[in-house]
Amino acid sequence: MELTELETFLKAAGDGSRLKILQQLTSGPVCVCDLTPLVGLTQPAVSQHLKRLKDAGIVTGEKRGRWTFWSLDQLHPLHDIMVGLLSRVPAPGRTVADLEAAGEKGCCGV
Amino acid sequence: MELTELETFLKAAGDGSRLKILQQLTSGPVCVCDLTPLVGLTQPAVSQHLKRLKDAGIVTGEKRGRWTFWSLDQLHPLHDIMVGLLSRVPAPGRTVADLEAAGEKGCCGV
DNA sequence: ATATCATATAAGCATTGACTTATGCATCTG
DNA sequence: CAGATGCATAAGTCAATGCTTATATGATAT
Repeated sequence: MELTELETFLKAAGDGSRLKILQQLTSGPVCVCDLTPLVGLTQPAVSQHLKRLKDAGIVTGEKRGRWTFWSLDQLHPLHDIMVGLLSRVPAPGRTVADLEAAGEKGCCGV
Repeated sequence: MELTELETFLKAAGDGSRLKILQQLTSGPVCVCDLTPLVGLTQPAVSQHLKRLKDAGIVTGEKRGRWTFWSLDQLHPLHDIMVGLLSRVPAPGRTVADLEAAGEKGCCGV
């Protein structure tokens, strides 16, 4: 692995909002509209973060109907390390699962 | 470990010049004047990178005479992970050891 | 077909970041 | 002591980043 590749990975992961997104993705695929309330940003902001993560090869997006479901890309050479790092951080206040448990149905109804 | 702490770590490590510095530090303490030719920047630039790394708790500097010797801080909670990441990257073209082997004595004469 | 919904992209703006040169401050050396 | 050396800090510049609002695209629903 080249130094610039490691740099790209670290730069992409080194952002609070993106870390929140990645943390949520460790629980499985999520669509943008479910991530938006989680990170407290507008939808375009979340999409841009996802693009950054995608360009770094950390996540992949699968279009299904109207929605794009984002997941951690398990093929990334540092995937396991990323998951390991995220596991050290306490779960966020409100995960997508929490929102659903509270009756606040996710936008994509999954 | 809090999310912001992880973010600080990733931001500090997510820079090519700083990665080169960290890579060199895995071989032991080095002074600024030896790092400067290695990263190809001016001395103030290197000092500023070191400050950034120090503020993140990744490195420590020990003043000895005229020189400051910088090392990886083994007390950092992510020290081992950092070393693991750096080990994935091929060694730079010219390490401090190489410079010395070529007869180019380090500035601090160590 | 028309409207709606989920998402992506574009443009603009404020902030941060990474450098440079210039300078200050210790510490050694002659 | 005077000068040189190693390093840190200050100030200024330019590019990159993270947001916003506005808009385009494409799929679904009516």
